[in-house]
Amino acid sequence: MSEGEVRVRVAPSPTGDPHVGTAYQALFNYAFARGRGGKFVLRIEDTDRARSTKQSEEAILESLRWLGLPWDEGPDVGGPHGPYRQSERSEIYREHVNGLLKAGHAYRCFCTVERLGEMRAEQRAKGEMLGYDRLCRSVAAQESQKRANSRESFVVRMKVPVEGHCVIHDILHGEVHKDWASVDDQIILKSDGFPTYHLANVVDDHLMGITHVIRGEEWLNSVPKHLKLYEYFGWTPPLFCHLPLLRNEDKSKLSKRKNPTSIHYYRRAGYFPQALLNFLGMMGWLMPNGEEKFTLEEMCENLKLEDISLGGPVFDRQKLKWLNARYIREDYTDEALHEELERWAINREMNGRIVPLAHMRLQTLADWGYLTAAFFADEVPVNPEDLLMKGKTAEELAGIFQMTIWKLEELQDFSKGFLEILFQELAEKFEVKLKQFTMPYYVALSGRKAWTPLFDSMEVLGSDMTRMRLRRAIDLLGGISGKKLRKLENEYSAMFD
RNA sequence: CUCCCCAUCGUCUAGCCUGGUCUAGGACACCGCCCUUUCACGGCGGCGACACGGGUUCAAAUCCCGUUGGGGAGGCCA
Repeated sequence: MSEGEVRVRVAPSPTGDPHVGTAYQALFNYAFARGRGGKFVLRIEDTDRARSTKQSEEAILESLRWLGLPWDEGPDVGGPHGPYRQSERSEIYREHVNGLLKAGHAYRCFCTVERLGEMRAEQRAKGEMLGYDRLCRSVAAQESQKRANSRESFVVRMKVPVEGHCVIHDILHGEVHKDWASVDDQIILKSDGFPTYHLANVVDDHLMGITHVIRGEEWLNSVPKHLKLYEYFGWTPPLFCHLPLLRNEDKSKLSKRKNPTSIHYYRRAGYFPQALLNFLGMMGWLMPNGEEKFTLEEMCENLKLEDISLGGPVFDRQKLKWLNARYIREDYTDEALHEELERWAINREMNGRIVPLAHMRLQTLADWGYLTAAFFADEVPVNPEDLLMKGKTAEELAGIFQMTIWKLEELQDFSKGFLEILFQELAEKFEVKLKQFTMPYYVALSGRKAWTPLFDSMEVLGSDMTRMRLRRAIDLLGGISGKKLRKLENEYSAMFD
């Protein structure tokens, strides 16, 4: 690593679907690194052992590859600062935590989750600041050691100043001031021995020689903790640049409830990676010449972090669609588009999956187009009046669809067999015969009352497209209010836990 | 509730740093007209914003303060 070389990273957490927000962060990091002749590192932050999955990690890597954002160092390609998967760096974190413990910059906390919960409830009731009350700070070193030796469960917290003032320098936000009193003693090592984000991120960014931390604004509040850790370790912190958060139509942080957020969805829905990238690049930034259609290369050449605007951009799918259309019109001959369609879905492989489902349902070959159209579509036209389940109101059906989506999100293997088992379970729970239960799903997923067999078809459609269409069906049924949603979540956990 | 961030058309944004050239420019969406066997594309036009209130100044979208609004964070999630 030569002096002055730019090194940036994207550090996704492999929990769930590959998120467009990850792509957004990756894009700006990548473009900045490329434009400055630097290196772009991919690091997997899988310290949450309960939620991280290998499957999700693979999906993220695959999605970034599809988008055309290759990394110079990462878990798959290796590099001089590996391993690039945090779950494989436990030893490194443990050493650093021990160093902090020894130097008195951190301490063991033996408080139970129950006590912490009560404490928070009390603070909330009193309208106080929410945060750890530092009870265990006063546990003497000897006693702390003794309790740890006797295998009492503990976490490690960093010491944060009780008073004073912290100044953050951010490339986009300038100076940000924060009182230490508004920051509590953050847990840096969990009781399972894994570090939390704060510790792992600081240690890794330093060890991996990261020069610029470009990430979402949601992290701005925790920079003081990070700075304090850099100070404790005696390291020079990197430069920080906090990007605005992508937003839903109602300006809240982009979420899968209100928008398709999975990169897989956009791929399945027939968007070009270069168009999606271009669109994300347009969120908060514009080419100096004002041109809205630009290549990744052009973005790399022209991106200046200081030019990014701070207002949270709404992810407007309509404009994405328009942009994608420009790519189709301007960058493809008929011949090239034909090839692109084949690459997408109009191919032997796809037909091979559908033919067995359609076979007995075709009276003539010409029935094919109408019968299978839903497999080659983004949204399908649904008549809300056809969205009915015997014995259930529209509102109840919306709730059932929502719980189905949650179940599908948990499904490890989106294939016919598992789907069948799942739907049998659902039908039973809601006390509806399977046949009656599945009926509205045909409508929601295909726009038709009669279609190819449901579970096979869902498998072909894929998890993301299936969930998107169910979500749209919920909207068609009148949507689910926030209050109703919370109630639903409770019912859901009561029903399935 | 506490802290932090943000604030130009419905949306993405230009302009703001270096006040005057801004009766605020472009794009998406919407509406109308033209092109056209339909639609789409394309062309032309329309609708449409400096959140509000104070300052500073000869002059403020641009600088300062306050208010309001929005967002984020406050997890043994990241």
